Amino acid sequence: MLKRERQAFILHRLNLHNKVLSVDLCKEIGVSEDTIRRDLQELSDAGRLIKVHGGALSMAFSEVKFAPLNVYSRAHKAIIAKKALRLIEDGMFVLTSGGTTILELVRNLPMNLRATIMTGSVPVINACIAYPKIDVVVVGDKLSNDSKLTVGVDAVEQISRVNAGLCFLGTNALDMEHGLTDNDREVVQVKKAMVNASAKVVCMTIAEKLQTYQPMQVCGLKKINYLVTELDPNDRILRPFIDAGITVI
Amino acid sequence: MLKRERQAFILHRLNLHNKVLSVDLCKEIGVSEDTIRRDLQELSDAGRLIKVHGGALSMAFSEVKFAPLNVYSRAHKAIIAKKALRLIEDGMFVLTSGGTTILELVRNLPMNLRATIMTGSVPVINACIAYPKIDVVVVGDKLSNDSKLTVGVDAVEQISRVNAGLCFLGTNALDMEHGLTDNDREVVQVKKAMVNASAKVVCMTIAEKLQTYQPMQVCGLKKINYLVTELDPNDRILRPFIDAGITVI
DNA sequence: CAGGTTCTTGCGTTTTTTTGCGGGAATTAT
DNA sequence: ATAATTCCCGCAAAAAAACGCAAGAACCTG
Repeated sequence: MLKRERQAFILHRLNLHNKVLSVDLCKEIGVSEDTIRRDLQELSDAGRLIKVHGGALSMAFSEVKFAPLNVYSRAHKAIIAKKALRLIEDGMFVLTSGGTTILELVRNLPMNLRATIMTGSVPVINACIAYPKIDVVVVGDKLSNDSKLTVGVDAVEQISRVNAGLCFLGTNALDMEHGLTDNDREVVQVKKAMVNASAKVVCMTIAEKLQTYQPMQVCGLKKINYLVTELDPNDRILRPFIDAGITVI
Repeated sequence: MLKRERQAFILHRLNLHNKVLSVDLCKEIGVSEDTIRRDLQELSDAGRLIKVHGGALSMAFSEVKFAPLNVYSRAHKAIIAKKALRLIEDGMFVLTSGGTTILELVRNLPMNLRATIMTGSVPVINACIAYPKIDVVVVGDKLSNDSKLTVGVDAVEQISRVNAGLCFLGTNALDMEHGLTDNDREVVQVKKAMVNASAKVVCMTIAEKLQTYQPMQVCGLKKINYLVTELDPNDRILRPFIDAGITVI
């Protein structure tokens, strides 16, 4: 097998699997590891792949999954935020959990919106301060270091005393069987309280979290009124949720 | 699984759920905990995540950027803060109001101090988040736009339920006749509650505000245990307060 | 075609990287 | 306070990479 052929083969392999191991290649092609290594080196120099210890990764892999920690999901979240905004009416009392998706929502609020936002999320509170016509109600209790969210019985009690029109929940995982699930016990308690205190519940999530689940349940699918993702509402991934009676935006 | 792959997987997981446990990861990927820990360390060094005991947190979450606002007589307040620090003992439960002097105090806390800080001031909460060993308890209620402090009956009620060892009050005005006074009705209610809920009360103020007064009284001089100013404790301006039984620092 | 040059490849050796493990320190939970 | 985790450090083994070298193939050139 010619050198050129070999390298073409490697690239082809990479396109298929996004990853190759030098060991596999040298067995498969029947040349020494050094040769493979030299090939990978050359291809890497030419910018056709990313050489790593043990093999190589495709360019696409590195670009998508490594570089844009911010851009990647951030753009999606901005789309979600803009869609969700339509649900907020003037003068509404809104409950929100924490999370980056919710934060994006708050950052996209129209400046002239009048509303009361009740939340225990410190980043959300910070973001709300910028809006002159938004009344902020802080949920007080112990601040969870992990989630920057107040949690505890006091928080639950305060939430249970209100009647909110809308509740925006940042979503950790959502699937048909387990409903809305999360991994932090205390956060789950707070979210549960929020669901119970609200007339309508809105789940906001990037599509990637759909059909995944976490150890603890916040609520079943029945309690969820709206689902907002970055996808087109007609996307087939969303079909099961529509069938379950959720309004998908 | 290649190292790079693993790290990409971790970051991806972090993007989705904002938090990962090393224990979960090592089970899921099938490598030792040390390896995961080393991965987390590397990613942390590269600034891609925040490493914490037991796992890691997503970056996007902690982007709490506070502007270095121009504080009036900041230098003086820093002096006051450093003096006041001496009053905080390890493991203490501390109540604080808001204000730039208090904020300066919090920013000067030693990194290894273990304490619980209860406050309704949003800037103080933001500052506290930086300290890993500080437990933050948020006082919840309506957020006053002016003072970035939670106020209201709920706030007062929550405060009245605790027994703090120390209470730091930012001072608006202090004089012999009227005691500690302020100009915001709702803030006064909260401060009153704090005074009543604490074993010792510390007033922190720049000397400029001494011997001035405001319309509403928080408490009389008798309730104040410590007075911290930027002046030397022997300064004659402070004499009347010492004579009134206050410990001047 | 002879001779020289360049390219390619594999081999042995040395270096680097990666990984798991043990034990003690530090931290957290009970 | 005590127990259980988690972390950190150094070590060692295994795997992979880098390096130099040399044999052979291909290629050019007069």
